[in-house]
Amino acid sequence: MQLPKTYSHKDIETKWYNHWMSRGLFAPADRPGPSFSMVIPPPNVTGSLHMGHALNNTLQDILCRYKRMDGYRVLWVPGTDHAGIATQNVVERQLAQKKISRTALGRKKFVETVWNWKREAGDAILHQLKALGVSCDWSHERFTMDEGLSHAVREAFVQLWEDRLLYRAQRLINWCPRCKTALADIEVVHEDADGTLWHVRYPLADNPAQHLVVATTRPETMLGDTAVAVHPEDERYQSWIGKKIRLPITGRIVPVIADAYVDRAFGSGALKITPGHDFNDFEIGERFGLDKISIFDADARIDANAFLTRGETGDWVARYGGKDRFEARKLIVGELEREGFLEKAEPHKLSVGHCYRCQTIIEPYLTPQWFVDIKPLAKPAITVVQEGKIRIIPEGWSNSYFAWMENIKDWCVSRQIWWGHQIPAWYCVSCDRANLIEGADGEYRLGKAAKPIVAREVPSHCPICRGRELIQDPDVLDTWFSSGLWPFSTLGWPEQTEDLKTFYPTSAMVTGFDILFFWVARMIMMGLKFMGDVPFHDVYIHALVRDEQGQKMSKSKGNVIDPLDVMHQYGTDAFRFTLAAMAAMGRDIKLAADRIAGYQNFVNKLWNAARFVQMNSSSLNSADLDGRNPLQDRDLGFAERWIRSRLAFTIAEARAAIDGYRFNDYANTLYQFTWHEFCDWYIEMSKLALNSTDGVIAERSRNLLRAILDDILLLLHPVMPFVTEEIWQTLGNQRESIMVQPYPVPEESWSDAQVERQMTFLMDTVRAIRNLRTEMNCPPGKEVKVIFYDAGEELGLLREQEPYLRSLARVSESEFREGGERPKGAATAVIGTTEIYLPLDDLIDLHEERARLSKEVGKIEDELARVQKKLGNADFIAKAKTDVVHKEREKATQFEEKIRALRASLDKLQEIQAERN
RNA sequence: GGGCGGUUAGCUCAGCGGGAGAGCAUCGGCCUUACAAGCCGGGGGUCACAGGUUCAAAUCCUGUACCGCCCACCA
Repeated sequence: MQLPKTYSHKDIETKWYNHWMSRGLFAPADRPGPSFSMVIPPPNVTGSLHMGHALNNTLQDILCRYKRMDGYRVLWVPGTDHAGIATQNVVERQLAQKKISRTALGRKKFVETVWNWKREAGDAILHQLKALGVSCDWSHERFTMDEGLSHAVREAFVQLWEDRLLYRAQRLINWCPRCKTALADIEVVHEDADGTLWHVRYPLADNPAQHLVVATTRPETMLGDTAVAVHPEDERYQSWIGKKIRLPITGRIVPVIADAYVDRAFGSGALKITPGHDFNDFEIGERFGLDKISIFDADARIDANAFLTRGETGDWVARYGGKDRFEARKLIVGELEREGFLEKAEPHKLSVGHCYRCQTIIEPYLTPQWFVDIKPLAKPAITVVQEGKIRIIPEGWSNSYFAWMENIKDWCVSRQIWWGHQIPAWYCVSCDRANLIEGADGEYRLGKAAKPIVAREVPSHCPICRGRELIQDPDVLDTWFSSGLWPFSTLGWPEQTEDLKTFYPTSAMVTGFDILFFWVARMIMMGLKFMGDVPFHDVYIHALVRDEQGQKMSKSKGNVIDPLDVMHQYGTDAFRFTLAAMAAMGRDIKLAADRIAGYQNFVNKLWNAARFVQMNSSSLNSADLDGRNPLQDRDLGFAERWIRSRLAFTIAEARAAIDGYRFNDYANTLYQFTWHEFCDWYIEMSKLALNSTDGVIAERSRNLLRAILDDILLLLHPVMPFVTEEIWQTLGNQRESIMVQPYPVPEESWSDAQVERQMTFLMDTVRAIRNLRTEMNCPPGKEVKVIFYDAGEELGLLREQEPYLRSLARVSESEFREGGERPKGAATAVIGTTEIYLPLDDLIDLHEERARLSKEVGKIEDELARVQKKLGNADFIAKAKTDVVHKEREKATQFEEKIRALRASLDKLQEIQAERN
């Protein structure tokens, strides 16, 4: 079959993807061999493919396809994450459009709705991944909430509980008043904001004429103040310590305490203490046994109930009850000002925590939650990275990893949402009656002292009172709890499956730095804990994809580039190649459209090279060679030996680059070889041999063209799977697929340093002649005569390769002289020791050529001066490596020689000009 | 407040101790029978700045400026 004149990616991509699927080529090969495994960072079921996914999965696919071709049994496990809060929010928004609230629906119906939605729309992203060409084994697809993984989650939870690494406690946690759930510390995004620092007068209880001034950015929380703190050594306040303050508004009497935490230099040096709504104040409260008043309800509105139950009945309770925290702030500042308690207000920069899922400002909130005692898990997780059992690439990220792990705080894993793994803990209704509070939504809330019964399956009765009425903890687990188990839960854990034995630990984890702590760190801790081994050997951390200006892509900025659009417009191969080429380590990717267009041209170039090869080997199949590899031929021509040598180099480079996760080097090496060596030079040179009357020479060239192209296709396949398959198949290779062909291996005997040197010289010569022609305005069609002077062996080489000079530089006639009189009036260039003359007589513009030569001489003189300065430096001669000195000396000689030759030519031109005048 | 990364050709970026590179853009010439999505040739950079180490610095060290991330409980 003939390759069409132009490549159209549109029809081809789906065709081959289906082909690979139907042949089951993504599954691990059914034969012995080393294994290579990866688990996909599971995208959120809510998600649609964005640039981050595209980059992430392209890189993983490159690794998998490479390893698969290279003889490994490759398993790449795909799947999705239930993404608790994110998904719940999406479905809630959809319901809201239909004017249905989650609470009105009830938990059971709501969770059903999410499942239905997940089944309908949740796989969209997987289809988009398929469009990207990923070679995941879809028969291994998993979802974090499918049965097996839910089993794994329960098992992990129970084991942690049994090992006393899990506990339930009332603590100040980060609360999102919109999602109405607790969040882990890392789920809070801190952002700088312009706020106000209010200085508020706190009068002494028994002498209202005297007051302290406290500074606060959150005056509304003074409703929950239970102390005022000063520094124990602060001379200004020695007499105040131990006295009582009567708080404005509430009139609550609170003590003045002394704690070294207080910064004397800040504000007035007195700090209001709100243990119920500030993490630092909480700590101080613990130290001093202060009351912790929770002044807000779950919506972060002032909770009048909280005061009433404390017996505080002032009218302020009614006035502020039910007010939103920001409204309350305004009202309270107003009241303070009216009542003369506000000393001043000044602008103040502060950092405000936001919910990573909905951007709502976080409220520190006192609630009972489940925590993982993380330090015992973190310790071995630090060790494995220190000892190199896990390599983090690029290495710089390990610093962040260590810093985070060493200062890690207990992990709050309970979430007050409905979509997720419900915590496998139950409470006995009769034993724990005092702790069961029925909420407005019909859900129980559990008091801080409730006694959980943690079990793998629903317990039949209470182990204490044998009561049969048990209720399950309403909370669900942090999404990242189940993703932390992903590398082994997807392989069947806790069952000891074949997959688990064969593919755990996985080989590599490819991910973005944004989830290094969220996910990677947790997987390492969980893997070590439950599997007793690292979850992966390498962690490759890639950059973030940004827009052309370097801005993070976001919907609100409207600068999002949809990968599907890009794939549609430029083709998936061009897109993948772009991502790989730009994935230099440790640097963000600014994606520019014209860059993708540039690589689309590369796809086109490859296509046309293939067409050329096909046209010249129409009857040739790989099979026709009887298994003989043309690259092994002992008797090859000059150009063949050269391109084969370059191929060997390229294969070695490609392998080294991909083995070292240097995807950009991988792409660029292949680009350079394919375009600028194979197409620019070898194909052009092959035309000579193809037209040869000697049938042996022509066939040898045909075979080699084909062999090199085949290897290019194989080398490029991991990054450009579609076009390489299309060409491979159309050229009549075996029908299975290029994706299961062996990846090229370079042979030492192919490398030929001498031929490469000779070719470099020949290329320089050709370029010099082309350059002279252009400079002299010699039309491309016009053939020229060239005279070469050289005393050394280069002359022989040029004589031998003269046909190439004819075809590549349009030289009609050449003379080779070892010395003697140089031609009069010729354009001149010098390559090494070889002088090149183009006697252009009528064509030559003497003036122009003299100007050109003078400029050239000037340039070389500058270079020579620099080299001579170096050589004149005794220290350089003494201290620099000998080969460096040697090189410099050679350069000097060459420059001198070149200058001499060019000057001579210049003189001749002058003579002619003199004659003419 | 700590930590990390960046600053190289008009743009997007490689290079990270020994002659400044690529792609795109630009200029000039080519419809040369694979490719005008192409071919051939050219121009363009005191490698942010200031010190230092070294025979030698875009490359290593220190500092400065600007940009961008991450972490952190100074109200």
